[in-house]
Amino acid sequence: MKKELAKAYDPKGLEDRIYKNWEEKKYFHAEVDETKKPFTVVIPPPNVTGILHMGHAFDETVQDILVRWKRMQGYNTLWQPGTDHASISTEVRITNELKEEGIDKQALGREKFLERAWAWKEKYGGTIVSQLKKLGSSCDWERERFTMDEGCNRAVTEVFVRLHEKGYIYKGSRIINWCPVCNTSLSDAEVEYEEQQGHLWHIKYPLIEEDGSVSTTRFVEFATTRPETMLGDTAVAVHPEDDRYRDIIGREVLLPIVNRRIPVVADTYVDREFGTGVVKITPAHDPNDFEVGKRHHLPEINIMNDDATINENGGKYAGMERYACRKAIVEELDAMGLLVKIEDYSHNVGTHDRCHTTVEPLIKKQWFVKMDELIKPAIRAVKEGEIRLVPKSAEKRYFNWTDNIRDWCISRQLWWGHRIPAWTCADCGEITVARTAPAVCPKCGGKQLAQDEDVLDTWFSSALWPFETLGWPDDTPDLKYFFPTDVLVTGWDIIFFWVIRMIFSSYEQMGTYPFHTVIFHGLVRDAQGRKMSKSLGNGIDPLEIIGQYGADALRLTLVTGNDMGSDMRFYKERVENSRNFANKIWNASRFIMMNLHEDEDYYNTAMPEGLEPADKWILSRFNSTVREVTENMERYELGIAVQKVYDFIWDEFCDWYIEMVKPRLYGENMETSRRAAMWCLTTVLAGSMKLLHPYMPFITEEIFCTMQSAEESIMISSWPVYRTEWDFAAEERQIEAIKEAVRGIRGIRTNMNVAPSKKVPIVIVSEDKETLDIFTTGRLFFESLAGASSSRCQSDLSGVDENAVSVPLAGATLYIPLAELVDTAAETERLTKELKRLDGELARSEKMLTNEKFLAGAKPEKVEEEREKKKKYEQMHAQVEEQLRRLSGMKQ
RNA sequence: GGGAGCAUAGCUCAGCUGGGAGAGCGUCCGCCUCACACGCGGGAGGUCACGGGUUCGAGCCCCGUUGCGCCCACCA
Repeated sequence: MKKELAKAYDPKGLEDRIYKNWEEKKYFHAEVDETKKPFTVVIPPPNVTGILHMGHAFDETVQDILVRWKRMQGYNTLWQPGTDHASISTEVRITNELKEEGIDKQALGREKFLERAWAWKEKYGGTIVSQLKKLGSSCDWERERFTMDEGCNRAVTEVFVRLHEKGYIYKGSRIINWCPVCNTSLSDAEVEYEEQQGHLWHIKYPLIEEDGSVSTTRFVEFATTRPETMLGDTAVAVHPEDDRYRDIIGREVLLPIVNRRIPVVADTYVDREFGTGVVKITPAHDPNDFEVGKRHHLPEINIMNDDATINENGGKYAGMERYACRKAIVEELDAMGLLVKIEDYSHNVGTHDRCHTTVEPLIKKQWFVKMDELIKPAIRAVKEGEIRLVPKSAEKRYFNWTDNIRDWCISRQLWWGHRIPAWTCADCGEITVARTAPAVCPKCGGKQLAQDEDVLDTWFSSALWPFETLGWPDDTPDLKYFFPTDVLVTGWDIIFFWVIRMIFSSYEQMGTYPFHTVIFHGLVRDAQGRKMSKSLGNGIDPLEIIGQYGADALRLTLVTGNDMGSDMRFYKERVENSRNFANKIWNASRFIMMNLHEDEDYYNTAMPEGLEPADKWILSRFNSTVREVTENMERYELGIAVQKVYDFIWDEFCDWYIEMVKPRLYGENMETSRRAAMWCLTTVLAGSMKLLHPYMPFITEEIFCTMQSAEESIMISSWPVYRTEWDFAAEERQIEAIKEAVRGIRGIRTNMNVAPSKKVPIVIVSEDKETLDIFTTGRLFFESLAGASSSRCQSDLSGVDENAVSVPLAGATLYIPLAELVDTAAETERLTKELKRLDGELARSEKMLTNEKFLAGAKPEKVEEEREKKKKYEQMHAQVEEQLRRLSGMKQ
């Protein structure tokens, strides 16, 4: 039965059909199998309510490439999928949805809210998963997990309790970042600094005289960007060695409006150079001031409610919104004559990375994870190379963070998430941390126990992802076999949120690191290099691209033309090129299959007799490609690897080999030759499809399965390996020489404006027997590829038209009798230019070869190579000179 | 303020350990050559940011300058 591909490449339908088949055949599913080595990757779980964006598409593509490649290499691969509950962002979206319905979250209550959230998760949670499938992701969907499912819940509780037992988790009062809109605390990593235009208000407080009266003449002046916080001032500070203020240290100033007397303290935190060298100290509303306050035992006066309105400590400003209060206070100070001036000032303001609300530093009781001990193994892992970061430059960022680690604030004042397993006794106030709700207070026996209202930071559960998804805290066979995982692929943006936390969590709980390699990739940007964002509306929907060009084209685009570590610009023209490539291989395959006779199937058959030089050349080139692609993939240089396949298929296989072989497919009485060519065509095509499969899984599957019947899927076929018996160096040189001659003839034809349909006779002259032999074997190619009507190879100029145009080749000269068409002046110019180029090359070669240091220092093969080059240049130089002589002869 | 990085063809970018400057897109010329016009063939276009240095030899190594974004910290 003759096999055929559809007439035109159309990814629509084809991709869905193939994916469905893969799923049905359970190729993605992995089971423990002690006879095979595992290769495990865990997906960075996308937000459960998210929709697929280019960042995901890139991330998943890279993972899928690695997983598919390893699977073909014979590993028992598991790509563990799942989604993240994404505490804050999910809660914000549900709250907004409620708001639109006129429902207040607080009025609804926790229980109803969570019901709603779960319903939401059920409704939208599948979207991202189905979108990942469109990309071709070979995840083991049977193992899909969710960071808030029952197993993850147990894991989270277990880890919390264990860390608490070891004293790593504590509840403490600290200045934390507070989002007044989301109404929750934030970790440092969730705060994003934005440059904002603001003002610097210069204010003065009157000094208290020795006799206790308020001075009307002496003031301390300072500047602030947040005047409203003065309500909570409990000191002003100066530098201890600042001569300007030495005399007032220890005295008091009057805090206006509030009329509180507050001390002048000396602290080295103050920068003498900045402003007046005086700082107001508000311990409850600034992290630095908090530290100063601790050192000087200053009271901490909290003046703000959780929604950033002023509380009762603000006196008459109580109830006012923070910015309204700022305005009012400035006006009042101005009226009192205490406002010195207002300057424009641009400074960085901390904002919540989810909602971009300006965060308010507040003192709060929160749960923290003590980091100083936990982080040590995470530092060691990278330092000692047990975990390799790709690219290596990621290490700097990594250590920058680990070296300046601060305790991790893990409590969030939200409802959607893992509730903190801590209970407070209503009678004695004792806090009990336990795996299950205690019946009575272990301290006083009280029966009134209330669970902590807060939930944990989303990243607390994702930090356990590599082992909780494999069954931990149970000691499952999966965990034993698939853990530790191998490679983690993720963007730069979550190196601190997630990667480091997985590393120390895994080491602490499992005693081993969660993976041996982390691959960081850049951001996908728009054509102008801007971040894709909803507000700019410049995002490109991967699904739209898939619909238009196919997932294969999208995947190829994402990994080509950029190294992975850096950001990339994404635009449709690049996808079009990928689609064109898909179309190219589709048509090349179609051509090959068209030429297969009934029941002909060369797949995995022994090399037949009668391979010609071109056949050996393409096999040899394919062989090199296999080696180069594999080497680059081992280095995770996916872009370089696939570029090699691309170049090989398009340039060498399609544009040269297929064209070279065509006459042998149609010719009479050359069955042996035809079969040899067909064997090479199918062998190289099948091999190339394998090399390409991790990158373009769908089209390669379709071609592979249509062409041969021995194997049911390319997914589970074996990765090509380099074979020494396919290494044909001599044939490679031979075909390269012929290609050069073909290009030479074509060039002359174009230059001379010879009609493409016009055939011309050619003669190749060389005194070297070996060279002549090479070109003799190329005679047919000159006819089929360069429009030669006939070709002769000979050792002298006998019978060569005096006025023929000539082309210099390596060790030979090619003559075309086109004298009547020659534009002598133009040809002279061309040859003179060529002569000049050769002069330059010769000079360089000469210089190197007479250089003793080069001869002594360089590798022997380099020197030999240079000698060969010089020889070639000398020959060509002589030929061009000869041509010029002939040309000048023609003129006369 | 600290750190790491980037500056290569009109545009977007490759170029691994130093030894003849590349791709895609665009552009120009010629082709509907029986797999493919989503194609084929042939061109044009670069003092590899600037200035020094090391080297027989530097886009690649070292120092400095300029320009551009990034990460971290954050000064009231």
